[in-house]
Amino acid sequence: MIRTRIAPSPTGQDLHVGSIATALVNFAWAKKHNGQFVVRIEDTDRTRYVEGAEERILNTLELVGIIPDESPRVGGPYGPYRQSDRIEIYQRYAHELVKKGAAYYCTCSKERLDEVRKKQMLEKKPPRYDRHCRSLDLKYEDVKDKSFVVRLKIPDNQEIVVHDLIRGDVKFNTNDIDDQVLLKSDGYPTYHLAVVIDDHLMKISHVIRAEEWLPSTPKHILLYQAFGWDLPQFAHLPLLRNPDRSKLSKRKNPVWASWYLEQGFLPEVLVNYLALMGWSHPEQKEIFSLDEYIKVFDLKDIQKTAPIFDPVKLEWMNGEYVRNSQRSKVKSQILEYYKKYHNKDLPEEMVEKTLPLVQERIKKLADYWEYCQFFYERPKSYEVDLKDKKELFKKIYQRLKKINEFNAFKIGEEMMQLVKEENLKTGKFFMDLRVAITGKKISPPLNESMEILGKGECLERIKTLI
RNA sequence: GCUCUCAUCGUCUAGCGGCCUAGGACGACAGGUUCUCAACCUGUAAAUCGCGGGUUCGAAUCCCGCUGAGAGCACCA
Repeated sequence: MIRTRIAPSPTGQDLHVGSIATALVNFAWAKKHNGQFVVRIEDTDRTRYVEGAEERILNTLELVGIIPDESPRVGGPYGPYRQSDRIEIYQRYAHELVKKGAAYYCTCSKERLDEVRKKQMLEKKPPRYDRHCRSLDLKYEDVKDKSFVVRLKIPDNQEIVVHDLIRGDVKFNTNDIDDQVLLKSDGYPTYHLAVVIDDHLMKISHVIRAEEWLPSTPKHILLYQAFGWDLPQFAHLPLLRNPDRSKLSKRKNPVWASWYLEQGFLPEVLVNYLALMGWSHPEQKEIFSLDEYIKVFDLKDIQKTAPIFDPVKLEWMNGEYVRNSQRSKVKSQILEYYKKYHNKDLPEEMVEKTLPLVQERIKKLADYWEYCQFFYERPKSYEVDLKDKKELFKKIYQRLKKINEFNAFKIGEEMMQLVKEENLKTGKFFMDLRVAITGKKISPPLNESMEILGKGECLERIKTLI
């Protein structure tokens, strides 16, 4: 039985796009093999805990269609799925490890550790715990009233081989590994202890995570061995990068899913695009659904190279989705989007009327407002100065006024006639009219827009310029 | 500093020893269409496959070295 997982930490605003990419692979791999995908919240760092982050992470996953079989929200047979609810489990195992002789209590103060590290740095040695407490063989009775941590006994000069499904065998030497803290002095487990215990207890078959974890995998293997547990399969995914090739970070790029959603990127596009980071469709397709992805996905097709996250192609793809979707679907997406992210209740009929004019122009849903704002409110300012155009607008006003059937065709006919009679430059003329009506140089097709606005409104707008 | 990983157009990638004078997508540029912007169509530029050695009849593809880039080395995950 294949079981995969992602283990996000509620330490940011929302789900990181890199986490979505990882979630996607885990989800696809599990679903492809009729397995389960679980979400576990790793909230053992109380200092970085962000209120509400867990909620948002779970919501976002659901929104993009990555539905967990087990999670803190839906529960499951191996819960609880929030690490802060599992503290006793980790403590029990930590103490057990000490009893077994695989770990030890350490009472070194932060100050002493800092000092040791400083000294090693000066001697140009790698900063490593000096194993001061390792030989002391402290018993629980010795430390229970003090501040203590539990450390793993890392064996000397032993080769650890990580069998990585993507990278092949990767060898490490235990001499390069520090005696890891497993249980912190606040009683919380470190990541290393918690993942190993949870992955084992939750029967995770494939640990698929970002490449940054590869160097800590030997520590985990040592822990599995200390417990006497079977190893899961490991696969380390390429890391998403900033344009400067460093690890994708919030300092240099928007990284939160919520940011992209607020911009009006569609959840399914986020997923489609992220799927293409480090992987490509066997038929070279760019646009495909999550279901199709699951069908054709294979772990062995994942690239080793870390890709740069490029929002330009993401925009193109979003436009592609918007253009090629059913109009009614886009309409409800727009309605929903503006309500959710801009607190705007757009009148459905107006969206329905205007959408045909702009559907093929929209990339992000936020673009709709850029193009269509003038349908909802009169322009407050104009991109081009129209002050010396009063005479022209007077003529336009009169022309428009006498149109009986105020439709796009009629408007065009009248305006062209005016252009001819006055011997005007067509392009310039329509630009002025466009700005007068919409306030902008760029807008949806003018005649159609005017038809939607209606004769009265168009006349009003021009009147203000006369 | 130490350990590990990676290396094809600007970007995402195809490529698993001959089909490659390296293909696709985004982007860029030019043209067509057009009252703007898009969309659409046509076309162009863009990788001496990081460099240097091997192996082989034959290498982007296999091996080694170098270089470059990245990640990790916490009582953070």
